[in-house]
Amino acid sequence: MARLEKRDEIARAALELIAENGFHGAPMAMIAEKARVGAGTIYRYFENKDVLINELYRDLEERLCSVLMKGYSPEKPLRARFIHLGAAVLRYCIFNPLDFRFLEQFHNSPYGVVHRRDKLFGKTDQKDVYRELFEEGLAQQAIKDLPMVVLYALAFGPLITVARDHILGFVVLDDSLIEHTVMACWDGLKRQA
Amino acid sequence: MARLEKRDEIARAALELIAENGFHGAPMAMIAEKARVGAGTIYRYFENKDVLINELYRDLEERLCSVLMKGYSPEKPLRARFIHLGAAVLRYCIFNPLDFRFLEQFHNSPYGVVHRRDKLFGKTDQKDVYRELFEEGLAQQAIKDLPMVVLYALAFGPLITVARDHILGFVVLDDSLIEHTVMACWDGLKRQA
DNA sequence: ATTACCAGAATGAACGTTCATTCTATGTAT
DNA sequence: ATACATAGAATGAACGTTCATTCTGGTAAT
Repeated sequence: MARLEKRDEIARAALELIAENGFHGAPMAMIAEKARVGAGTIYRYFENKDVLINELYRDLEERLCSVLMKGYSPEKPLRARFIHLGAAVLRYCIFNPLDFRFLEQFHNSPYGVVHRRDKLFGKTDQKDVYRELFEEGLAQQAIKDLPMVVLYALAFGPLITVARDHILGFVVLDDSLIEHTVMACWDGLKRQA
Repeated sequence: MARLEKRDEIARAALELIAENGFHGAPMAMIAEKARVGAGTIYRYFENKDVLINELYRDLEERLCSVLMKGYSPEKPLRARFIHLGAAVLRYCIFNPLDFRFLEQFHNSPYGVVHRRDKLFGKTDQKDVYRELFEEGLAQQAIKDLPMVVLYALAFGPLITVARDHILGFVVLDDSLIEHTVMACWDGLKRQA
């Protein structure tokens, strides 16, 4: 059963290198060295580099999703739910900077574009907690009547930007600042009185 | 005098390829082919690929800045000025998708991080119209009392996200939607009543 | 004749991937 | 208990390709 352990070593090494140096700064040889295995060994666990990267992403998405849903209660008011989710996302990114940097690399690459297209236009119809939240908000006229994509942008755009800036050391996000940032995002989304 | 023309051909070809395929999808040989010059010729105009990329960026930043300032009047109210700038940024990105894609590639690379660090912490102290706007807004308590970096994130995060989504075809931004998106960003920034 | 310039072949470094070989752990025979 | 046999995991040198950069030979202008 050391098999899973070794797979994990390789995955961790790859994630770390890609997060720090980008896809092209993480050659297979370097991943192998960091994972303390032979270069060829990687191919016993992952068909090729593309597959490795996509599996890293899937694992990560799953982890992030489970964190988001922890303590999420669909009965609470819209705003409270939004702030719960936003703060959770931000906290996850800040405390798992390698994960965040990897996600960014992924999203800013052809892999990410394909993935996002699939997500937006059917294909994978896994229920998306954010989408549900927005649809509910639209229905009860609590948030602005804008296309779903724009709502996503208003919610996530600032969060991703500040998360990056925190990790790069351009700002220090403490609990209070996280809260206030997410509340500001909500102000952007909600219908103004 | 064809010298400048040829430099321009090379620059345009490089920008186009990098915008479409990323830094690693734009080998020098391909740039040369697209510019209809020999591979070695590029090195008569740019010392190496790094220099080429950085000069592309400087040129682009200058162009964008001049577009932003066109029709900008510092006498108008804060909100009107913010919306003018935001809409101008968004329109530029949409109508110059290659420029936008290049900027994204740049910002999501080590080049961009260095550049941003210099910009935030002294080094280059060129006056920044957005910074001035935010400082004025803070002074007259019109916008939220948050760190400058967070204000940037609230203003630009959504704009960059929707610009990318428009270019990828995930949404169609017309004049009205541009306006409403920028107004929503302002709602995020401004102090709520 | 001399100079300036250029195209494209040449170069060497670095990459992802393959594969012949070595190692290891477990089963079998004595 | 010990010696041997074997399946399959692990290895890293080697391959083919691709890249940025340099070199070379030739063309056009003066």
